[in-house]
Amino acid sequence: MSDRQSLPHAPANADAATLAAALAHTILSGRWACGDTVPRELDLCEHFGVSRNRIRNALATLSACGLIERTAGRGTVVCDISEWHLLDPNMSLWLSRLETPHPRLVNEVFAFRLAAEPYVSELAARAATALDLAQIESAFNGMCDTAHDPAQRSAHIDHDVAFHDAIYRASHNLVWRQMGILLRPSIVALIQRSHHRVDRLDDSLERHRRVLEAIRMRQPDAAREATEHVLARTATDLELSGRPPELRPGVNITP
Amino acid sequence: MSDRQSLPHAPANADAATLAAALAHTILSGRWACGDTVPRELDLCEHFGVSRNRIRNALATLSACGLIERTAGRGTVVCDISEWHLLDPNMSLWLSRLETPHPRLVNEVFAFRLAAEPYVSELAARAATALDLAQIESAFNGMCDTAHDPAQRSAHIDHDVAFHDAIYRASHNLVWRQMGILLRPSIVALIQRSHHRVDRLDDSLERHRRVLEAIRMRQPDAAREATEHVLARTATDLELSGRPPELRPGVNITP
DNA sequence: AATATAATAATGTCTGATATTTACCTCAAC
DNA sequence: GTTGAGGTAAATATCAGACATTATTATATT
Repeated sequence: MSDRQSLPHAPANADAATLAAALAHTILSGRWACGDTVPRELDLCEHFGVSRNRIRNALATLSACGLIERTAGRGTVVCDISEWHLLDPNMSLWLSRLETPHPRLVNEVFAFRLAAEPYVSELAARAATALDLAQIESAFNGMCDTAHDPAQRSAHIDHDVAFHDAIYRASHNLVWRQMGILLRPSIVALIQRSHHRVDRLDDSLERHRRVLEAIRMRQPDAAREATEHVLARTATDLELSGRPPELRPGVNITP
Repeated sequence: MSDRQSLPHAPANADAATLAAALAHTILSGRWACGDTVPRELDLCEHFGVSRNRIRNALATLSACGLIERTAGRGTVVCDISEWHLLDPNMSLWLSRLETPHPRLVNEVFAFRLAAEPYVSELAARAATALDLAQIESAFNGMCDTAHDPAQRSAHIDHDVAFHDAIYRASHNLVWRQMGILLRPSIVALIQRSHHRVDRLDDSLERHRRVLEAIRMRQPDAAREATEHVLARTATDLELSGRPPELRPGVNITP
């Protein structure tokens, strides 16, 4: 049972999106665990000082993400992490705002990227249009411009996300491009954990540049390999425990 | 502009889920195209004979799936297919109910499966627990029992979906298991298009059996190969146009 | 002609009452 | 003691109507 003490904060007269983010935060951070009962609507109304309507909208958003399950008469209970819809854009936003992201989530999202992203780059090298390329390049330039200024870290993250997302889009496959949604939480977690050493940053930028170049030159194999190198750098920065899963047996990534 | 004639049907006093399905159907089937304006709430209320509340709930569901965009003052417009959240469970259900599914969607979902599913089986062969295995086997037995009875086609589809979904789950990766959501529309489209010849069915079942066996025996490579063979059979049944994308360059699938 | 202003039309929100579902408790019957 | 029927309470779901907000469009005004 989630106790009244643990109710999240929100600015007065917050809109439904803000309320949803606040409530989602308490679940994603683990303060409300699977099976816990969420306070009833009227209590939430009173706590946040908003109408029941807004609370219901916020809870409907959480319900659509698989974070909670609501049934008339019983109440609202928190769902297990395996029920969460990780690919909902709302989830992406909320996850990327956590100060201490779910370690299991970070690891498993990264395991996915490690397996999938080289292949996505391969697709992008085959299918990217000039416009796709322009967007990848623009994001890359943004990364370079903001790399060495700690005050622009947030902008740097945005460009980093945009870079990888543009590659997912350039695959021109409706399914793979959806997976770009996962990038933001993964990249934010990376930046938070990494050491911001200048030599590492420059090395990372150079690896990104090679991906861009390979896609531009329509070289799928080179794009795959370059992406593997980007992710290898990311893996060491994340200090991932355990062995990374191999997409192809027998291929070793040398960081 | 979507014209009043083209409004979908729904049983009297339909609940919000039914209304959402009916409205989604008209979009997914292409009768309302990108950029069209959806009738305003009050007209929908009158047409379906329900309260504004239900209409708003139904539209909120569609909005959460990226099918429509609503803005106060302007109205509700249909979004482009690239905006749709294909991995929302609602979308999976709605898509699988279309009599003539979006051809682009079928092709691209299948392209994804062709690239990803062998790798997922590999993961499953490494990570599957006894319980996972039991669920895969149970689904397989269900497929066998219902294979040769046209009256049980619906049950057969359910078992087919359950078989592949159980493998995605057995990967024990939170991201890959989400992709199991895509299976139902893909498999329904397959069954609709295939020719239901007894020899093909038996062959398909045998290929499924080999996947199950490889996962049981913890043989990742065999599981990958067996899954490639299942998908190759599926590809010929789907009569896919164009070359299937290769996950690994240089590996050819021989149906 | 350009800009400010008002009217209009749509979605968004609030409020309070009511309906429906579920869980739990009580009490009788076997 | 267990089972079943019934009743009560508590929570979410729904309804109806008024009002607020936003975006567009028409209309004055300079």
